Order: sequence, then C-alpha cells, then structure tokens
Amino acid sequence: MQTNFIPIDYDYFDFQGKNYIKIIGRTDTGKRICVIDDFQGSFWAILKNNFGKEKINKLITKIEKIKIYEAGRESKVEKVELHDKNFLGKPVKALKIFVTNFKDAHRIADKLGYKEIFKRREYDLDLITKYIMEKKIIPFKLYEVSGQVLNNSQEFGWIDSSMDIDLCIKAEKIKQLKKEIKSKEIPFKPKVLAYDIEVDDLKIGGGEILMVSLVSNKIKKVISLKKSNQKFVEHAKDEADLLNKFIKEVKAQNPDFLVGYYSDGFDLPYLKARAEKNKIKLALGIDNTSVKFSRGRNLTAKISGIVHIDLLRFIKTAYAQYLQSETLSLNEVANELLGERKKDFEIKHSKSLGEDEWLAFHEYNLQDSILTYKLFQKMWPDMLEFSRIMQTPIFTVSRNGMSKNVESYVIHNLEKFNEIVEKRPVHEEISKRRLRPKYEGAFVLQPKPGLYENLAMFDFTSMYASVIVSYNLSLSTHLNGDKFSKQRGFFPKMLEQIINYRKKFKIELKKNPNPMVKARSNAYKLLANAAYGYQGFFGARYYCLEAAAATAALAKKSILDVIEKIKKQGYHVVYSDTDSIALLLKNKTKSQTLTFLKQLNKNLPGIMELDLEDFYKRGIWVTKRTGDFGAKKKYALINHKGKVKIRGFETVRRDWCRLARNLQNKIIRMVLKEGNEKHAVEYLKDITKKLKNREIDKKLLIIKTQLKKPLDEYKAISPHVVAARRMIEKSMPVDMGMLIEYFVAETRSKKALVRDKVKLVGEKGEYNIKYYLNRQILPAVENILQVFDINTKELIEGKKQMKLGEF
DNA sequence: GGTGCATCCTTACC
DNA sequence: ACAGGTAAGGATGCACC
Repeated sequence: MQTNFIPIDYDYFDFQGKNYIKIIGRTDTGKRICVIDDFQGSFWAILKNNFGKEKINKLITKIEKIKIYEAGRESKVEKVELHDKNFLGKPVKALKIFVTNFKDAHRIADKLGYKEIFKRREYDLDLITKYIMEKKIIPFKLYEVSGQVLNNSQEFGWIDSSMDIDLCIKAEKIKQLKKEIKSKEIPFKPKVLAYDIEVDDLKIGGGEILMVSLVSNKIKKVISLKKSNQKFVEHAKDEADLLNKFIKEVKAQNPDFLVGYYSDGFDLPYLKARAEKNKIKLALGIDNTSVKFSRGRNLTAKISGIVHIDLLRFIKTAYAQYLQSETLSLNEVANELLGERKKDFEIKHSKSLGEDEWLAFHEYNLQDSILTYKLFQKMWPDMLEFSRIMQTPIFTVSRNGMSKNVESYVIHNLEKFNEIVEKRPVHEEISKRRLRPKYEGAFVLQPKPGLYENLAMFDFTSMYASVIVSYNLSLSTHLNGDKFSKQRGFFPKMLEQIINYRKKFKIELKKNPNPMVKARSNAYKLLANAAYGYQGFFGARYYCLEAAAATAALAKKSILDVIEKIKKQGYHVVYSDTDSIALLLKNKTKSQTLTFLKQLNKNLPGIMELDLEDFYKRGIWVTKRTGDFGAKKKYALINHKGKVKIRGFETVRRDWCRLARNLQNKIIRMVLKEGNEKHAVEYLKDITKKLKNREIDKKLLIIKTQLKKPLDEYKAISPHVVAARRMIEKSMPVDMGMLIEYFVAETRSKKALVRDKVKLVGEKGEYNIKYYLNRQILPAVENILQVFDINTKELIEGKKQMKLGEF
C-alpha cells in the first residue's frame, strides 16, 4: 500500500521495550491517517583527541555491553557507530550510541564515565525532535508512505482498531515529495473545531459548567443546561449529560484541531475537573484516552490525535508585540484582528438570570467560539509556517516562546553543518548564568526638546541580527573576551540564511500579496529579531553572553559612526534610539538625502543596511518631568500624508486615565498638524473647565493597572494593590495578571496618599478634581505646551500657584 | 509632620 | 524561567530634622 500524506501531529509509544513513532496526518484525499514508524533513538559520546583505532574499538566493545534495568524494563546499548562530526564548529570523533528505549538514554549516558569520552550529547532531546532531525519528516510537508496497512491487525497490540482513524500504515518507506507547494495556496484545509465554556465560579472546577459552545465550518451550537427554543441550543438535562454530549460532538466532528482561547489554563482543565466530579472520562483522544496535562510555567493540555490549540499562547509569542490592544483578551484581540467583538452581555450568576438573559447568554457563548474559530483561520498561515520553518509539531511550536523557536530552528538545521547538538543547561548552570552581571546595551541619544520641521528617520534593518552575521558573533566562534574567530560559525551562517529568506519573501510578497507568503516572511523576521536575545538568554543551549554583549557594543559603535557621518554631511541629528536616527533635512532635499543614504550604505560593514523609514513634516520632543533636559523614548511625528506616530507619551500608556490620554493625543495631533499651540490651548481650557464642573464621564477617569504578582508579595502598597484588596473583600475575582480598575475620589480624610482615596469603579463617590487636574491632565500636557513657552499650571489653575503634590 | 532621596512598580521603546 | 538592555514616571517607604 502506498499513499501521500501530510504529517500533523507526532507521538511515540513503547512496544516490547522499543520506541515507535506515531504520526497522525491527512492523506491527499482527506483521510485521517496514522503512520507508524520504527525509530531507534541514539545519543553521542564525543571522544577526546588522540585515541588510536584500537583503543576506540576497545571502548566500543565496552559500551556495547551496557545494560540497565529500570522502571520495570531492560534497556541496553543496541549498536555503536564511529562518526566524524563537528561539535561547536570543531571536528571531532564521536560514537553514535543506539539504545533500546530512548527514555533510558540519559541513564545510559550516565554510565559512560570513561576517560576517553570528552562529552555526551543529545540524550536530552526528546524522541520526536530526534526523529524529525534524522528522518526529516517535517510537519505539513507532503510525503509518500509505503508499507503494510494495519486493519484489525494484532500488530502493536491491535493499535489500529484502538484509534478512530481511516487508515493505519506501518511504514516501510517514507519519501518526501518534491512537488513544490505553490506559495499562493494553503496546501491543506484543516478541520477545525472551536469551543468555549461558561461557568459561575471561575475557580477551576469550582462549579457547574453551564454551557459549552462548538463552532466549525459545519456546526454552530451551544450545549446548555438551560432549555431554550433557540435553534442553535441543544439542551442537556444535567452536567453529566452536557459533558457526554460535548465529547460526542467532538468525536462526530473529528477535527484536526480543537481550538480554544486560554483553553490550556481554563476551558480544558475545567472540563476535566468537572468530568472527574461526574465520574466521566473526558475521552477526547482518537484512541479514547483522556486529556493529559503537563505542568511547566503554564499548564498545557494535550489530546491524543487531535491537536489542541490555545490561541492565546501563540498570540503571546507571534503577535503581541505588534498588537495595539492593551490586553490580550479575546474581545480586544478579535476586535483588532477581525474587526469583530464579543456580544454585549453583563455576566452575572446563573441563579439571577431572567429568561431573556439566558437567550443573550447563549448567544454570547456562541459568539466566543465564532470569534475563536475566525481567529484561528486568521492565524493559521502563521502557525503553519512556524511549524514548517521550525520543523516542530504545531502543538509545540504554537506554545513555545521565541527563544525556543530560535533553538528549534537551529537544532533542525545543524545537519548541514554535521554538528552535534549542545546540551540544555541544567539547573546549576542556569543559576550561574543568571548571576552574571548585565552588559551595556543600546545607545539612546538625549534629544533637545522642541518642535522640529522637515525630518527623516533612518533605521537599520534587523540591526542586531545583521551585526551578529557581519561580525560572526556566537558561541562556536567565540575565542576569548571580546574576540571572535574569522572562520564563519554555524549560528551566524544560519542567521544570514534567515535574513536572506526574509528579504526574498518580502520581495515576493510585494509582487504577489497573499497570506502564506506574508506568514513566511513574518516568521523569518521574528526569528531574525529573536536571535540576539537568544544568545543572551540563560536557558539557551547556545548561550553566549560575550556574543550578546559584543552584538550590543558593535551595534552601538555602528550607529554612533553613522550619526557622525550624518552630522558631517550637514544634517542635524535630533534623536536616535538603538537602530534608528531622526534627522533634520535643513537645506537638503529628499532626493539628496536618499542619495546620501545610498552612500552611507556603501561603507557599512558586512550585511548591515540602513533604510529610510520615512520623511516627516514635523516632530516634537519634550523635556523630562524631572529636570529640564530632553526625555528619551518619548516623541511624536507627522509624515507628509498626515499620519501621526506617537511613541512613549502617556497617550500610549494604559496605566493613565482615558481623559488624560485622549486629551494629550488631541493636543499632540493639533500641534503637529498646525505647527502651533493655539487650538491646543483652547481645547485644554475647555476640558479643564468641564473637569472642574464635574461634567466628565467617570468612565474616562478610570485608572487601570496590572497586578503583576500575587497580592501578598507587594512590598509597596500602591493604589492598585489597595483596589485589589478591596475587590477581594467584596469577593470579586482577583488574579495575578488582571487589570485592576479604580478611580480617585474626593474623601473627607486628611490623608495625603492616593491609595487612601481609591475607589472601585462600581463604588459611589465623586471624582477628585484636584487629583485629576494635577496628577493626570497637567502632567500629560505640561511638557508639550512648555515647548511653546506656555506655563500650563498657570493656565489651568489661574494665577494662583499650587504645589504639585497638593490635591 | 514635612522634605527629599531611595526603592518599588508598571509600562513603554527598540 | 521560558529573548535582551534602556528609560520615564508615579507612588510609597523611610531616614531625618
């Protein structure tokens, strides 16, 4: 039997003490297939120099005899091979040691205390990684498998009949099909089922599940404890019935992906806990196994044969830094990425829901799954490309952070360099690394405050990555101190390849815009940007603080050199931060400036590249609030099309109240558009008057601050901590990571601290005029108007001066 | 009990 | 613990008078 298929999910199992790989995929005709592949795991023993053939053979004989009995099984060295390999760029002789069961690789490696052995490596990789590395069966690429069909076969203990699949093949040969998948097409349309639950008690398993919604391209339904004549609602007579109906529906849909939003941390653990309570097995796996959880920093929920995706995890690594949303809630993210929102519904305890409210609740629940489904579709190209490029199953790659993604990419591209994989740092090593002093980072130029006209912004493309490539900075090329070898290392070479791919797909995207090429280009961009952080990250296999420090230092030197050249050419440099430079054109034209930019590029080292980010009509830089010199990381620009770019100002900070943010935003825009402060001052006066007359909507005065750690770990009791404590008193849910909302109210108390005036949003009380005037509005506009020599304090307080702290 | 510096804390920039 | 350093700025903590 022979068929084409795409690998989606990977797993392995033991049979008679040996490991077998189990790949779940789809055939090119859409059938769900399970491919079972024989795979013997192995690790490396790298030999010290200068051992003759005879000595090596003796060693091999000794190693071949190693056997261990542990965890109720016998494992032994099955085979030893001598290879010429590279380790950290240097040629070595190494023994490839094959073991019966790879789970015992570490224990067997521990038995290799021979003086001839320099290092033992790759026993700390997982078997799936080893398999993909060696056999190159990469997720979502097309393969042709031939072998024996298992149909009610007793092979592997009737494994095929234990799974809900269309076809099971014991592989004899798996061959990659060279058929190039056209980048325009998405090669395979996954079957997706999105889900979401509603409960009264947010504590995992703390109360009954009221309803669960399920959405695919075929169904839109809510299974609910509440009877309803809404067409999409299926009634469950009790929670056990609800759970069974849920399981049955998932099985009926038979999806490739079961998708939730924060479902690793909430929906699936909740379902599992309630299933246990009802003595029901949450047997969602295609082999009828239950959901499995693994604890890391985050809870992770795995279902055998169906890829469980928690969209929030992927959003955090691949999207968060490019999103404007202030939180990563489903509502905000869906609004930004899809232009759709959750249904308006004020959640309250199910006991107090009226009949109409149940209808709305059902719709609300359904909408969450609809949004989750649509978000998945939107992100699918990105996840697919991540999986293919990192050569890592989508279950894993969608949960990994960027450092792990860089590492996966490196590990799976090492074979081109004949390299053995370096080990993961263990606990002591990590602690040691974390104690190392920080190195000096980027250069930030102190700006001179003012309103400027006719500017350009230059920036280096993927600056740190191109520094790493241009100066060959990595662990394997590190000699000593700040010295690095001239001989090109695998890490910089791989990174250069990444940058080249990024360029190639960016160009392709311009010619032919489509989501797949965009996703590919973006994945390479994210990889390039994370490479620097990776080398400085204490958990990295290829950690090299010297390389990270040198990268930062050489980047700094490069930008300072360029700034000098720009000045010499007669431009005025206003500002610079890390990889960008803002300059005044003065008497120069745009085209002269572009010519000059080309000239600058000719003299840059290696692959470094300086780009024009944009030309700007005006820009404003302000003073720091403390001191009369320019504030870094705070500026605003307007380009010639009228597009405004605001950085660092309170406008973009979520821990300032809306009133102050909106006011500052308007004032910045007025000033940039008009080039003077006239309208801005009028607008400020108007808002001030309204605030003093208590005409401002309290919604605009809410301050939101995130609880970054458990409440009892705070040393300083700040306003948001007080607010959170009050919430607990009122038995409102308070969790680490939550945005705490409060406003500052008028109080009779003479205490001066803000925290003594904190009130929760729902609480009665009038807003504190002096606080919002002196600590929100004034600080937000003061330094902007100061550029025009306006004393804002006098303006809004009248002639009578007031101390800043007073309110 | 007010002053002023240190420290904590959050959130931004790149 | 899950990429790095640089920076602004609010609010409290606390020694000091």
